[in-house]
Amino acid sequence: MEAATAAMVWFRKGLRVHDNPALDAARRGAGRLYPVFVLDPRYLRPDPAAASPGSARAGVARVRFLLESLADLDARLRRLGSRLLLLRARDDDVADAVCAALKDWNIGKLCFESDTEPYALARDKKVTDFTMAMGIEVVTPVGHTLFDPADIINKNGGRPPLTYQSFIAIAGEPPEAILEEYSELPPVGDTGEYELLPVPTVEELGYGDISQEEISPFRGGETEALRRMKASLQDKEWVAKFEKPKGDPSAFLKPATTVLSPYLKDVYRSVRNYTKPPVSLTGQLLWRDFFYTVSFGIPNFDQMKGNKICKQIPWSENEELFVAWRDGRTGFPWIDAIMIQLRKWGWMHHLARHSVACFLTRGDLFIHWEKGRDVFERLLIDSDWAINNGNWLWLSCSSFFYQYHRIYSPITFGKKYDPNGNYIRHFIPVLKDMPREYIYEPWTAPLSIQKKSKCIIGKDYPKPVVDHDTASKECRKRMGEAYASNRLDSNSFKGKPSNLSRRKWSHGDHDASNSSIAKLLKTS
DNA sequence: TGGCTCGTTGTGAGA
DNA sequence: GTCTCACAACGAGCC
Repeated sequence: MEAATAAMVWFRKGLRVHDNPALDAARRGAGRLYPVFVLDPRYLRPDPAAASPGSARAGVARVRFLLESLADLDARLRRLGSRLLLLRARDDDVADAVCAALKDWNIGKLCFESDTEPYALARDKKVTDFTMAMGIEVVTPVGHTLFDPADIINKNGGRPPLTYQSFIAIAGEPPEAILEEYSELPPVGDTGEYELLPVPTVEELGYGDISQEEISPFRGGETEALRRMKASLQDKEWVAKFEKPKGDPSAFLKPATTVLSPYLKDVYRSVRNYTKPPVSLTGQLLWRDFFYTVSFGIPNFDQMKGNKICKQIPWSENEELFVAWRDGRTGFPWIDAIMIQLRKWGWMHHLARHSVACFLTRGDLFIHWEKGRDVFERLLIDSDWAINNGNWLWLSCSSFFYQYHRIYSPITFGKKYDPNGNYIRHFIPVLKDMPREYIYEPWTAPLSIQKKSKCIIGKDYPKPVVDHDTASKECRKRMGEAYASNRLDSNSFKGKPSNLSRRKWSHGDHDASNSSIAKLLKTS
């Protein structure tokens, strides 16, 4: 059976060679191996109308990170006597390109890493429908997460655990990593008429004019990921003492976390136990799995409406405030510096993410978490659907976390770590000469100081878009009201008198949507 | 069913 | 610098 010896490994998220169950399954028994990645123009095509340099779906830092990861994957495959076969999506449809290649190359076995995102599930179903019809064997091992989300949900009686602790209790020990090393892969088979693309650079994709921009110091790829992990783990004391909440969010020259998250698509299973979850390094990996599991088990996880674990909150619509936040023009230097770091580097510290997410939603602007989620998703080099949505639900107090009176201060939170404001001075050069006592609140500087610092507030740098004390108090009040409404609605769901909840819902235009949520809850 | 515990990472005041 | 407390009080999981 000639066909049965031709196998394809289809790379999507796990752009790595080591500890890759899909690659391992594909190489075993294969006479010829086709390692494939499909370029999706929707992620790569420059969009001049986008809010910042990049495509419609990915900022340029994220595009660059992907391309570097692909180049490294190709290089590592070549060292094993193989290579990466880079295909272009047909009419923007990745699944079609895979199906066509399977047929044209007479592939007998297809292996790819299981992916639980809704987009991926739909894409992969299209491919597996095809392989079923064609009689092609398919293997889809779990490789992106430590656990299989479906397994955890089954163990928990069909529902995902909704707290981290209950997740840990159910999950147990993660499976062992694949430790087997191999020095060669089966040769690549004949690819016929196919146009195999070299890995393009961002410049070749048409992003040439941004070469003057400050770029992310984080290079993509498994080689860099392994180097970074090795360097981090070599410092045993650092690992043993690692406590996530104690990291310094303003440390940008030498970040306080591992910065492994962007590479987790390439590497992670070799990290074994050191200290205790939830703040330890392994604890961080389990958080990933926690959000993956919930996101797989809860319909409409990535939106407020129709999401039964999400508080229904009447967020404000205010495009002007949203754009100021997105573009780093809120007038709060700490917030703006973080958003500028995000746009340029595609990465910022975990607690910096907390600060800006809280500010946008329940802390100051009362704008919908889905708006912020979209910005992060497009710009982050460690962009990840399940984790990004999970954290926005968390930070906006829509799910998982409900202490809405705990609000990060856009002034004092950063000051605690970086009283001189070095982080601000780096990312917002116009403030670089502002004296230390005004760097977090430049609008309070006397005009003479502003002139001396060559930064007039309201002209060279914006005035604050809100007064934090007033805005945060108002936000607390509105959160309290929204929670009360949600409580009343869930009481009526439990069969208690519903006339109260009717009355409570009657403010504004949220009556209809909240009623439909109530219906949805009733049917589930 | 209802009561209890506990939860990765808030702030500001005061000792 | 480090600690404790009030602030005002949530909900999932568990017994």
